[in-house]
Amino acid sequence: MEPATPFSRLDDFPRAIVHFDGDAFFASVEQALDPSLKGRPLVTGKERGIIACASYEAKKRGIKRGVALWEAQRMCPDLVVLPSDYETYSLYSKRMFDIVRRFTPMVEEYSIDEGFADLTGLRRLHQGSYAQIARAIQAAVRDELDLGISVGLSLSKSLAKLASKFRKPAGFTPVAGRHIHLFLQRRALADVWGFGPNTVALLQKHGMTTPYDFVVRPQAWADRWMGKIGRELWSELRGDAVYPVTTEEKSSFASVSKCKTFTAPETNPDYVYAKLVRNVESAFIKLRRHKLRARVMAIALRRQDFDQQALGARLSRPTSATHEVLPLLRPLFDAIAEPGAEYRGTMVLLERLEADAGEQLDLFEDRLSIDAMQRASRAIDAVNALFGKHRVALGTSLFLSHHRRTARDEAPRRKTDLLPGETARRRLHLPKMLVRV
DNA sequence: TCTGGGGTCCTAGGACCC
DNA sequence: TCTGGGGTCCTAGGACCC
Repeated sequence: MEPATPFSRLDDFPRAIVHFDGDAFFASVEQALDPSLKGRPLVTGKERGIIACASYEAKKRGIKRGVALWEAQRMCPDLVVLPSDYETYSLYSKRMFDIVRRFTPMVEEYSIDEGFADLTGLRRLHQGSYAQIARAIQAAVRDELDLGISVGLSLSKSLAKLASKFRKPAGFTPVAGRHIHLFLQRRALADVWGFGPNTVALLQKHGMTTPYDFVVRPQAWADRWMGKIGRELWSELRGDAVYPVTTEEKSSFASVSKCKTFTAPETNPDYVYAKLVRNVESAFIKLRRHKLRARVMAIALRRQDFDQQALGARLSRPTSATHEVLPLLRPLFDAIAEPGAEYRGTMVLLERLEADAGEQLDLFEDRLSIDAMQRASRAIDAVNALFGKHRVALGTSLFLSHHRRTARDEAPRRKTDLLPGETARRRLHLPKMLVRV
């Protein structure tokens, strides 16, 4: 018979799951690389003008992720501002995971700066309690990389993640089986991994204020109101692990997207279109970098009022060559662009990705021109890698460098490429039409 | 707080096929 | 022509996460 509450466990850690989370990871790597930056308010994200990561010194001054750079500098005039250097952060990330893997092979790389480890059954090997092993991992990362991580130790991934958030930075929070109920009573609903704003609102409407309130309901309640996720989190939060620590790395992308917000809202369709072309180029560069090709491309225009029109197309053949989808772009754009509307950004989504291995060509397709296009794409990537992104760009987007917000080049509408009745939709997945490229 | 650029997974309903 | 039943795939949207 199932216990009425999860709080009658004989063993404190029937499973020992650790969640570790780099403290202000990007900023901390910068400070580890240049010790003169230690103790100073520092942010990364210079390249975008938005804070990507703020050091704890900067956080104390009220600077958070997502804040505009100018605003942060106003709040903190002595702020150190650096561009985000993802390659270096990835290197540190790899070192961090390698250190954890010295303690257990069961390590999951959840993101660049956080992960899970399963320590179950390793007490004898390491001659210590689970808490001691977890602390040893934390100390090793600190000593070898000069990086702080916060660590949670508990019976499931959800509990471990909730625990690592409890004390930061450089915190360590073990939550044993017999303490789960106390811990859950002190956490907010929104702290739970998987409880977003909508779920929190739902739970509050039913009178709950803490994860404890959720966990003492019958599981059938969670199932009825929240479906699969509800069922799973209900178990996880009671200490019954349902999410395994998975060691295999995520193989590939399911989709690749690029969005770009304009510096100022724009009404000139030629400007918007040029931005879109540039966006498409970026998306395909990324696609080629990962040796993938796409079967579906969708574009979206974001309006000033946050409304968004999108339209997608299925390509007649999966491709990684920007040139191949270009003839599609104008009709897609014309189908959703509204004259006079104020736009604040464009978006491109590439879906149905597959490995870009050998070409499987249609008998009737022009092999030579396809090869030429692909060689051209690769050559452009190489030049851009040497001299900077978009140094070599498609003619259409050159509009950006020359006639900013001037010309009115009315391209003929090619509605014929769209299926009858095709209309713009709100979201991005819309491969309703079939277009030959 | 209305911020920004990437992503993933789940689900209900429809299309289509025996 | 009507009448079912059942399975699978796809789509569009919702919700969340870092």
